[in-house]
Amino acid sequence: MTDNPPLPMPAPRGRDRTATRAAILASAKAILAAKGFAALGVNIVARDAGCDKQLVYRYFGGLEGLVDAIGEDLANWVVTRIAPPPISDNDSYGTRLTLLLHSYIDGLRDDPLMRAILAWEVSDGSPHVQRLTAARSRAMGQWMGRLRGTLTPPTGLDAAALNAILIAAIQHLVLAGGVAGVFVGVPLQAEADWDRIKHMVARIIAAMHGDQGQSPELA
Amino acid sequence: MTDNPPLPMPAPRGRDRTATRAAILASAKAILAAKGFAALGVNIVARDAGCDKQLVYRYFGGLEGLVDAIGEDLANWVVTRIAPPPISDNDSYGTRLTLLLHSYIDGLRDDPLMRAILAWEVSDGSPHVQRLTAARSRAMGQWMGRLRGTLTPPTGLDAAALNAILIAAIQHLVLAGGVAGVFVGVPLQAEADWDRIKHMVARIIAAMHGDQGQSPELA
DNA sequence: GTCAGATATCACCAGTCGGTGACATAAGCA
DNA sequence: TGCTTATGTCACCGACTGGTGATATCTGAC
Repeated sequence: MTDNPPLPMPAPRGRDRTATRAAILASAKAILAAKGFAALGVNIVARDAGCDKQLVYRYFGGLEGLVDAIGEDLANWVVTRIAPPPISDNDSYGTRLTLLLHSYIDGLRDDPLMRAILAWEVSDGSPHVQRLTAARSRAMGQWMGRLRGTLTPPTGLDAAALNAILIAAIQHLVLAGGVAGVFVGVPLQAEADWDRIKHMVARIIAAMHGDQGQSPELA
Repeated sequence: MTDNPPLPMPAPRGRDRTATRAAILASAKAILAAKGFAALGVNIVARDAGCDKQLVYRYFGGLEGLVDAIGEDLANWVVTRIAPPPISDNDSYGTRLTLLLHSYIDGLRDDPLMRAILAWEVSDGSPHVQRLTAARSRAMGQWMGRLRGTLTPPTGLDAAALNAILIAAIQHLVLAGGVAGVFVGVPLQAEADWDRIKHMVARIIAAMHGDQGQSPELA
């Protein structure tokens, strides 16, 4: 939680605004990741950070500002947590999209904070959650931008709708897998379970993208 | 919420256990649908039902029993809310699956109670929510059973994984559409927005099941 | 030294929550 | 009539929440 590893100074440890602020923010993210958005509150965050809750109001302006601060941190999340797929110039658009979504599955699976935020997004429409959603969506859009711009999707295909479906499916499956470990009878725990999902995602993309020119009878 | 429009009888209305029980259950479902699972509680339900919260404990054994009672009611939901797709004996498996999922989209879209339960499922892993999930899943499985058994999916296709992906996508898109009205840039409000999603679902199913000749106009 | 301002802590508020025991009132039966 | 039982009501508890004003304590500049 609290991280001040190199502190050789004999200073009495307290009275450090930036350190306290960082500790509060870290506690907020840890609680959100561990207990979920329902448990996130001023009192519990201050308690976990080991400081008075008054400081939460002073440094963040209450829960709203705290959530906004988490949203700002989120901009770095995608680039740090989701490993960039190994892109090759020879890759087709479909191949790149497949790598991208497979990386997204892996990234979401081992990031409880991101899962908590996703669950929050679909459960609450309050303004600060909307801002959080906007921040997350923006970060993800930038990451996705690596794909777009280099290659263009095949014409005659509603790529936006297909992407929305695949991303929505991934997010929902990761959420359901984390909570129940299963979804409509399909297990979602072992690595093999997710390989099964990844394989199907790849097949869908291949069918919708790759075989566009090769198998026109599909269209 | 509370419904007693025709009150001609001079009788004092109270002292009716089954009526009170029904009023409490109705209030619980209404609150869950309107305010979400975070707002569902003994106090607010009793207040809305116009009775003392003690009765909630007496008749349902607290919130857990109340949620379980909602789960039991859920068994009827699917058959009453989701219109059965117009199945024809000439339909292919893919065509039937498409009709089924399109009906599922429509059914979820205009049922706030079901959306609230879906959001609850992915946000909370507590035991009573798991029981609720089990009840909902069981009801949905029966409904899906109309498809299975009559026709068999093509061999060489992981139909379970494909169904999981499509159902997960639909549920997530409906949730996101209800909360934010948009998902990764794709609007999800107007009927045309959902036709776009439906069309893409149909294309995916057609491509994966290989029955391109069935729905030529969809391509 | 002294003093201003930043930092942190304490004490308290009103409100809600889930939960429970005691009490009132009605209906049905002897 | 009285008695039992079911139904409904009231008052209260401890714990927690978000929020705020007053106060203590430390730091750094003068």
